[in-house]
Amino acid sequence: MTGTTDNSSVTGADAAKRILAAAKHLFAEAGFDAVSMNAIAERAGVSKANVFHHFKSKNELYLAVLKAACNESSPQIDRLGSDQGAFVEHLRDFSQAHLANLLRDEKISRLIQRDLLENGSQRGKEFAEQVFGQNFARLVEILREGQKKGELRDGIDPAMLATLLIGADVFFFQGREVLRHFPDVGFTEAPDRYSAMLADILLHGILPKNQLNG
Amino acid sequence: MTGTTDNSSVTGADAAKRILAAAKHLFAEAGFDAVSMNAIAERAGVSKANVFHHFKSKNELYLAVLKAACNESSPQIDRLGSDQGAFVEHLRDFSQAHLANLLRDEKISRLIQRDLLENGSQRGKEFAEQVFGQNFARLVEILREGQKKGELRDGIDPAMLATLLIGADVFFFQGREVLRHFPDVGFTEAPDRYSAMLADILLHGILPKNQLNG
DNA sequence: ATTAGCACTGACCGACCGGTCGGTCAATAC
DNA sequence: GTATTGACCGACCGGTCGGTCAGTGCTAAT
Repeated sequence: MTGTTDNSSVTGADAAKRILAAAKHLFAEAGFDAVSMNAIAERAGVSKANVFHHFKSKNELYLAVLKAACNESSPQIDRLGSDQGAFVEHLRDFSQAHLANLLRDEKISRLIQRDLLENGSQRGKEFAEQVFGQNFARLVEILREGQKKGELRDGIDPAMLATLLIGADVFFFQGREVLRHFPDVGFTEAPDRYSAMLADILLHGILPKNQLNG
Repeated sequence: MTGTTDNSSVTGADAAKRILAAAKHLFAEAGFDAVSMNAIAERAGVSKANVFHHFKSKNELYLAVLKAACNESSPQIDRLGSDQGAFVEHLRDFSQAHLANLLRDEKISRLIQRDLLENGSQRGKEFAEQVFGQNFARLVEILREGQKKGELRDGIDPAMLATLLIGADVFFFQGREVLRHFPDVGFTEAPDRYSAMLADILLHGILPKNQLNG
């Protein structure tokens, strides 16, 4: 009875969290336009007016979702540049970890990618630049350092390689549903194998051994 | 005065075309939800009711737009498997042509990609599978033939390579706006250079010469 | 001249949108 | 006690949505 100070059992800040969670789920599933504040309120178990009490507008709620979603990921890029040597394996590990990340937080990944695709409205753009760019810049930096140490060919543009690494994963993620239906594609259910094949191609190229002098 | 049979100067089938064009423009620019039938009708210069006269529903109009958009592209993939030999250059050319395609029909590319990302509704999914898959399967087939002729390493999965080829371009397209703002990235304005670097990496790998025995 | 058929329109519908309003209620401050 | 506060709600706002419908004008066959 005495500990009423931190009492937030059913009400209070709990509602805001539930609203945020509901919004995150719905936005990720259907996008900004297709989700109504009514639906969010209903899913959160609160009134629509209460949603507006906690968040000034639908836009602000969306940004809050985006921010919260990104903060709970992306703490594992740094592993790529951890210890010396074994740069090759680090690359493979990074690709695997990155792809696993995309797949684990599937909804959020889709949410962010959807936002990236929308260039018309700045709804969350500068934010996407900020967060995505932060990770991207870190990756480029690590690659450049690896190149200085001679673990990467000199002709390679680190930014290009970073783009390729991330792009391959993102496209795998995006096209997975469609790719799954092609008999030619045998890796949609095995992202690790995909990452391994990607690393193999990046490391050794696609040419046969007897054509290596390009 | 006599040729009244093919008279479609202002009315008739002309309206349907104008509606389709208006819808294509607006959908590509803002997506399905953000475009109203009112806006489409207004841009097409007809009444909203007339839009429903030519297209049963917003969904049907959207599908028609998607179908028309895809039919006017993608006739140049076949060039990749045209003549014998020079497989390497064919690959580079394909990558360039494909990326140029994405950029030229920027709006439509975004439209299709947006649809790909939406997995919840089947709005245009089976269609995306059909068209996109058609091109993809063709690319895989060409790669497989190249592999049989010994122009591609045996360990390479053709479907994987196809995914990587397309994915690299798609991600370049998607992330271009964001990538442009990073000083590290110097190829956002030069897609040809991007394609060339991509081909270089694919052909020769990223390792220095003295580490080629992997 | 009448009829049939078609492209086309303005007026209209119910549903839902994002957002606001007045007001209730429980907890805290004094 | 009373005043204040902030979470919370039902009802409601103006506006827009996708879609419908009765009717108009035009063409062409009868």
